[in-house]
Formats: sequence, structure tokens, C-alpha cells
Amino acid sequence: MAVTLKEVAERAGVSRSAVSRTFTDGASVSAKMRRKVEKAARDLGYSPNALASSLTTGRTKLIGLVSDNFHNPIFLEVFDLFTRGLQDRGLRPLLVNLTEEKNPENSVRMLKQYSVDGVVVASSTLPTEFARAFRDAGVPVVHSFGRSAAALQVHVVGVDNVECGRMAARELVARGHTHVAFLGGPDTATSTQDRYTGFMSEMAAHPKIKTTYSFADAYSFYAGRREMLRLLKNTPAQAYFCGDDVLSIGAVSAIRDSGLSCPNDVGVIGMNDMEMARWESNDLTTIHQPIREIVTSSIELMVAMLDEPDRYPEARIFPLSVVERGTLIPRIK
Amino acid sequence: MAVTLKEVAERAGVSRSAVSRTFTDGASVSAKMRRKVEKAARDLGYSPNALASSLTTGRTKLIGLVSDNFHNPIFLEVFDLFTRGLQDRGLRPLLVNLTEEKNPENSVRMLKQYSVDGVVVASSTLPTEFARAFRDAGVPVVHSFGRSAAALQVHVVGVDNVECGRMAARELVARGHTHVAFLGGPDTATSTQDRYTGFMSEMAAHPKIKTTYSFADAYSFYAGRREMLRLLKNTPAQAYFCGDDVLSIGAVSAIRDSGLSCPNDVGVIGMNDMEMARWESNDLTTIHQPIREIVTSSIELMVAMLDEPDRYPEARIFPLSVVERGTLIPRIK
DNA sequence: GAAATTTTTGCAACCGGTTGCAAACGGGTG
DNA sequence: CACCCGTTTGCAACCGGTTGCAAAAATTTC
Repeated sequence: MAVTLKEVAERAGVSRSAVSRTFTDGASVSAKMRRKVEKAARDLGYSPNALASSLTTGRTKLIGLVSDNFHNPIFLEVFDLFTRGLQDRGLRPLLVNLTEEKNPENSVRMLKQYSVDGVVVASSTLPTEFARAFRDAGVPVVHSFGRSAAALQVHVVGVDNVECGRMAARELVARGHTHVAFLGGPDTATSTQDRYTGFMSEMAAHPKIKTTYSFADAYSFYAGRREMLRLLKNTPAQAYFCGDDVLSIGAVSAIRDSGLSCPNDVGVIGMNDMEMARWESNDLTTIHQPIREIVTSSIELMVAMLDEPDRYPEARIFPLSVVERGTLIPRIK
Repeated sequence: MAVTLKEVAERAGVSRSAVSRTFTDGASVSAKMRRKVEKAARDLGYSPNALASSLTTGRTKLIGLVSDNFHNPIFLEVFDLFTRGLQDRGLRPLLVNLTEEKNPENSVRMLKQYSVDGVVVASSTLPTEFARAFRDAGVPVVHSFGRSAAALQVHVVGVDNVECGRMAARELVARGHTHVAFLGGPDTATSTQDRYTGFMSEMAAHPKIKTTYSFADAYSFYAGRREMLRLLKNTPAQAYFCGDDVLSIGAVSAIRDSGLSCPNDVGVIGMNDMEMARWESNDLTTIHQPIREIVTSSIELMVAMLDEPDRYPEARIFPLSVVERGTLIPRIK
């Protein structure tokens, strides 16, 4: 079917090695030879078989892009950034959907079978064992949007979710509220756990402010809406830190549909600052997570690891910032 | 690094062929042999190299998943369905982001280099030349969400966008409006062109109803909002068919922010019925596109083509249906 | 229990490339 | 022109598997 090296060699009247060399840069070929080979290759429409060469070189330029987050629109932005960034560096993303996959075994095996050069785990909800499983299989791993444990086992790029929780708490405190609350995503997600910890630790410094918390069962609109509707049946807090923008939008819809004003009766601050948060119809006050920078940095780290697989693991933590919009009353003073 | 067939063979004290055979189903191996080999393989942690075997079998189980639509949240649903569907059949999606790519050459070459078994082009905006370019390269192609031309060149799975335009027109007519309009996405997208054609052809049967049209420059919130704000400066139509849900949500936000009521002063009907359309905060009347069925069918078609590459091209067209929600006044009568 | 038949196994060539090594080449010196 | 040295080229082995073929083993038949 496809044109092979051998055919090109025959047509150009040279050895197979010569053809191979003209297509690997850094190899020694004379100008004359190169011209002959390129002509023959062009005539035949030859392009080298990347998989065959990977057999000897040990590199496939395939990168496993593993995620379990196919429902939160922010991940479309993430996939866009990852695919383009990888492509620009000549790497090919092999997408793995881990939704409903409770253990990493299968994916590890599959990615090993395809000899990926590295794996990017892009998820804030997957337990750290997943990333570790890939590392244990001897594959370079970057965990984007992951948790940076003290005893770092794999490279992590993301934000400090504990600090995120604190930051949200400080924002709510700065509004002068007397009752604030944490409305997290599923409490199995590491990001939720950390934000909860941060939120609570900051609030511990303000014992006079009543602080409550609860968890929605997913990072989704309906989970947020449902949980907020439930909360509104009793005495709700004056403002909520929701663990995610989509969740927040659901919560806001619950507040408004209950005949309450969103910033005035019940405030909401989200997390992520996805594109949709900016839409005038949502106008969500939220904490900005620099996803572009996180993705870019993850890719750079991945590229570096391809040359230096045993690189000492590092955590790259990016700063967060509050984006003030219309779902939280202004700071006092 | 990785364990090879040869090592397993040595440890089990058998030939390499024997090992190969126990890992290819349908091959002849005795139960005793199988046990020996599997034991050795397990001890060594062996798993066969899919790329090496592809060299002789000519199959990689790699499927190029090509798209240029990384900004419309509905495509996250599409990617979710595709990746899971392909995985379930033992196929691996190699994701290609065609954003900003004006010609197919590079991607065709790249996918050929990786010897993909097939290509799924998932886009309603890419010109048909892209799909054709892959077919010309001798790779099985399915164009999902594509246009089904009369002279079909590649397999297409999707909806009839001309009919979609007609259906929207009929809905607006049924409301008794005297001025309706088409607000399309970019007029370079084939889906927009077809919906425009259908809309106009249906309205031609109602000469007493004023019909106008315009195009937003993307399938995006801001494009929709911007265009609608512009339209509202003059005499707007009583109801608009917007070429996409995200566009619609932008248009609705423009209407409401201008102090007008959305169903009563200016109505909107969208297209796609993405998850977000259902959210109470949007409550968008729209035309449902059965993406789950389209994706499933695309995958089935792809699988069929792997066995029969020269299959005669077919178009699989799925029916649309109107989902009535809150952005269009009720039908009269 | 021998012959005929079927199943299992190993050999060796092959898939499409890469690469270490040594031979061939080219050009500069003396 | 012989000699030397740096480049360029081809040979052949190898990467990790698969597979047609024939020999070996197991099973069936009489």
C-alpha cells in the first residue's frame, strides 16, 4: 500500500541506509545524495513510517493524554491547549478517557503497548495513584491540575488548592458576612478536599463568623443547583464558595429561581474562571485559574522529561487571583 | 527497558512463535503451552508491543480523531462519546486539532506516518475537502456532522441541515410571527449554508411574512451577542433562528440586557440541544441534534470500514426534533 | 499396534525502518 | 604520484513482533 524506504532506495539507485539518513537529521549525507533521494521520494510520494522507526529509536512521539473530566467545559479549553501545544512540538496526543475507570491498570497497559514517550494526566479529580501508576510503569508523567503532595512522587503542575480555599474565605470575610459557607464538589476529588481544608483553616481565624459546609456530588450544574435548593430550605449562608464555575452557575440559578437576589441575598464565588463565567448572562465572580500557563508549563516539563526521564520531581504552582464580577457584593470599606 | 517476546520465550523454554501465538487470538496453541507461556509472561510483566506487531499485521488500531471545533462545549460531549466508544472497541483515538489549519496536507501526512487505520473527521464547519483529502490518501474516513453532498465521496453521518433550516422556519411560522429571521454562524461553515438554504426555501412559501437574515462571525457567545445587539438597534425580527445554542445564548443575553423580554418581544430558537440549553438559567428552545446516535453510528461505520475499506459511501442522516422551552412563545391555535 | 489424520510447534523470512562498522571515496600534502 | 585523513556510503545486524511452511507430536481410525 504505502511507499517504503526500499522502493525509494531502488528508484534512486542507492542503499536503504542512504535513504534513511536523508530523512533523519544530523546524519551524514552529501548534498548530491540528498538531492537524488529527495527526488525519488517526491516522485513516489514517500513519507517515513513513524512507527517502524520507533522500533529502533525507542521514541514514538506519542504522548498519552489521560483525563476523566469530559463534562466540564473548561476541559475543552484544556484539550485545545494541550493538543495544539503538543502538535507544535511534533508530539501526538493519544487521548484516554478514564471516565468510569476506577483503577489505572488497563490504561497503563494500553499506553505501554503503544510505547508512549510520556503521559500527561490532566485532572483535578483523579486520585494521585493514577499518576503514580504510570510512573511506576517507567513512563515520564506530568500530572496537570493535580495535587502537590509533600512527598512528591511525580511532576505536578497546577495551583495550590489549599491556598485557593483560603483566598476564597478571605474574600468572603472581606465582605463583612456573618455566615459564610463552603459548597464543594465531590469530596473524593483531591482538589475539593484541599480547598475545603484551606477554607476552613482560614475561617478558623474568624470564630465569630458562622461557617458551614456541604458537598455536591459532582462538578456539574445540576449538582450545584440541587444542593443549593436544599440549602435554601433552611437558613442559607450569606455567601458561598463553590468549588467550580459550573457548580456555581447551578447554585446561582437555584438562588434566583427561589426569588432571591444573587449578590444581595446570597452571594457566590466560583473557581476556575472558565470562559462562560465571563458571559454577561452569568457574570460570575470567581477565582481565576491560569489554565493556559498550566498547560504550557506542563508541556514544557514533559518535553524536558523526554530528554531526562529521571529528572527529580518538581511541583510548579501558579498563583490564583480573584476576578470580581456580579455574584458577590463589593468588599466593605 | 520493556520485556520482549524473546525474553518470555526463553523463560518459558519455547519458541518465539509460540509466545506470539498465545497472544494472538485464533492462533493454534495447546492448553499446556498457553499455560507455560502465560506464566512466564506474568512473571516478567510482559505485554506485547502493539506498534511492532502493527508492522506485520498492517493494523495499528489507531484512529485519527480530527476536529477544528475546540470552543463549542457540545464538542466536549462529542469527544467524550467518541473516546469512550472507540476505546470500548479496542481502538485508540489520536487527536488532531485542526484549529487554524487551512489545508489538510500536514495532518494527512502526519496520520499516514502513524499508519492510522482510519480517520474520523468530527466537524460541521470543516470544508468537505478535508475529509476527501484523507480518503485520497487511502485511509477509511467517516465525516461526522458533515454535509451529505449529492455526489457523496466519503461516508457522512449527521443531520440534514437543509431540513433543519426548514424545520426552524416552520416553527417560527407556527407562532404567527410577521417578521422572522435567520441568524447564522460563519457563512463559511457548510452547516450554516445549508440551514440558511432550508430556512429561506421554507419561508419562500410564506411571502407575507417578512424574512431577514445575517451571519455572526463564529459559533460563539460573543459573536451571537454582538450580532444581536447590532440587530436590536434597528427593527428586530420577532423571532430568530440561531445557528447554534451557544450563539443563541449570546443572542438571548443581548435581548434581555436591552430590556426586552426574550420570548415575548424577541424569540429565539437554537440548534443542537446541548446540555447547557436545558439549564434553567438558559431554558433555551432549540432543535435537538442526536449527537449520541451520530457518534455511535459513526463508530460503527468506522469499524465496518476497517474490514471493508472500499465500502460504497453512504450518508447516515438522523432526524431532528424541536425541544420547546422558554425562548419562543407557544404555537398559536 | 501401525497407518492416517489432525493439531501443535519451531524455523526462518519478513514488516519498515536505524545504526555501528568498515570499505570506498575525495581532496589536500609533500 | 603516493600517502594521509576526514566524509560519505553500503553491508548487515537489529528493533519486536507475525506467519507460511514443514517437521514433530498427538489423536483418531481400522
